[in-house]
Amino acid sequence: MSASDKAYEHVKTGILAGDIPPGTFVTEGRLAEEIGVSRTPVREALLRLQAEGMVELFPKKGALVTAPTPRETQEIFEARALIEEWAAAQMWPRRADAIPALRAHLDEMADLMRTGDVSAFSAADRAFHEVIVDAGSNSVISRQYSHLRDRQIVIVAGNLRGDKPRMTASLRQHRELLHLLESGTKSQFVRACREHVDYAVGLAGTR
Amino acid sequence: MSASDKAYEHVKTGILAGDIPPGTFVTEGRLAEEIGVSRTPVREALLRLQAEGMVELFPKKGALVTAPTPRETQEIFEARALIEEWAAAQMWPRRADAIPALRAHLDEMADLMRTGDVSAFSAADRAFHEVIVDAGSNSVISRQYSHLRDRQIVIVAGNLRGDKPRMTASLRQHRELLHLLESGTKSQFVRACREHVDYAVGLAGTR
DNA sequence: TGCGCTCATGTTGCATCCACCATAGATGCA
DNA sequence: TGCATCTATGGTGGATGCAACATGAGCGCA
Repeated sequence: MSASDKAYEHVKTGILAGDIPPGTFVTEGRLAEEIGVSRTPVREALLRLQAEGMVELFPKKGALVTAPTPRETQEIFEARALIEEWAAAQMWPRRADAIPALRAHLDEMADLMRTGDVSAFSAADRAFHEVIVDAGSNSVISRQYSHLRDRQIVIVAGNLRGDKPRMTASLRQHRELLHLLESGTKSQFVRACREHVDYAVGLAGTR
Repeated sequence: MSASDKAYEHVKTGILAGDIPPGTFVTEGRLAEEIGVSRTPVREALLRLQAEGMVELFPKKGALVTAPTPRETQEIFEARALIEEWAAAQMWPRRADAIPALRAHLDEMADLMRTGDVSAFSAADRAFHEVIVDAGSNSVISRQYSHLRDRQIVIVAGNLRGDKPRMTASLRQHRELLHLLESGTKSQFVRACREHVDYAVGLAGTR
C-alpha cells in the first residue's frame, strides 16, 4: 500500500469512526507526523477527501472536517431512497441468489445488537443494503450509493450511539424486507424499501 | 486561480473537448511543461480526475485517459434515466418558474444546430436537462447528475460528430418536453423524460 | 483603558530533488 | 539465429525546501 493510500485510509476511517469529529481542523503537518509519512501523501489524501465532500479545504488555513448540514442530510436520504427503490424494483423477477447474503447480514446484525457494537451493527446494515443495490448490476449506481452511505456514517457517528429501541426497529424492518423478498410481491418489497429509508430519514432528522 | 486548478481545468477540458482522446497516455512531466507549472499540481489534478473516473493511473507508468466501456455507458444512461425520471416527477405540482430557462436553452439549441456547433449544442442540451434536475432542489443528486454528464461527454465527443438528423430529433424531443411541461400531465412528462433518455441510450449503444 | 499596528508563528502551495521501478533495446552466449 | 540477461531511460512516489499568506499576540500610543 502506498503512503498516499495509508494517509487516505487513516483520515477517512478516523472521520467515519468518529475519532476525528466534524468541526475539527486538521493540518497536513500534524497528520503527516501522526501517520509517519511526509506532507505530500497527506495532502493528496485530503484532496481526495475534499472531492468526496468529507473535508473542506481552506487555503493557507487547514482542512475542516465537515458534517452534513440538516439540508444535506435530507438530500442524502432522498438520494438513497431513489436508488434503493430502483434497486428493489430490479430484484424482480425474483433474484433468489441474493437471499443467502442478506440472511447472513441479518444474522450478523442480530448478533451485534446483542453485543451492542453500534458501529459494526451499522456496517452490517449497510452491507445488507449494498447487497440489494449491487443486485441491480450497475456499478455506477453502486458507487454513488456507497458514497452516500459514507457521508451518512458521519451523521450517524454523531447521532446514534447505541440506541437499543432503534436498533430493534431496524432489525425488525430488515427481517420484514427479507421476508417480502422471499414470499412477497414486487410492489410490497419496493414499498417496504421506500418506507425503510423514510424511517431512517426521520431518525436522522429528529436529532 | 491556483496552479493546481489550472492543471485540472487544462486536462479536464482537454479530455471533454476531445483534444486528449481516450486511449492516450499522459505523463505528469509533459503536462507540467505544457501548462507551465511543476509536476506537483499536475499530479494533484490527475488524482482528482482519477477520482472522477476520467483517467486511470498506472503506478510508475502514467495516466491513461479512459473512455467509458459499453457496459459503463449503459450504466451511465440508466443512472441518468433514474435521476431524470425522479426530477421530472418533482416538477409537479407544476413548476412554471423553470420554463423561461428551459425555453432559452431550447432556442440556443435551435441556433446552434443551424451553425452546426456540435459541442455547444451538446452543452445546451445538458444545460436544459440540468435545469430540470436542479428543480428537484437536491444538490447531492444534482452533483451526481452533473458527474454523469461529464462522463457521457467523453462518449459523445468520440461518437456524435455533427449528425444533423440526430440533432433534429433531439431538438424535437426537447420541444416536446417543454410543451408537456407547459400543458401536459405529470405522467406524460415523466414518461417523455424517460423515453428521451432511452433514446439517447440507443444512440450511444449503436455505435 | 482601548485601539491600531507590527511581527512572530503556523500553514499551505508549489518547486525541486532523489530513490525506486518498469520497460525496451542492446549485448553476450549457446 | 534465438534466448536470456543486462543496462539505459523515462516515469512515478515521496521527501524536503522555500516563499507567500493568514492569524493572533504583544506593544505603543492616545
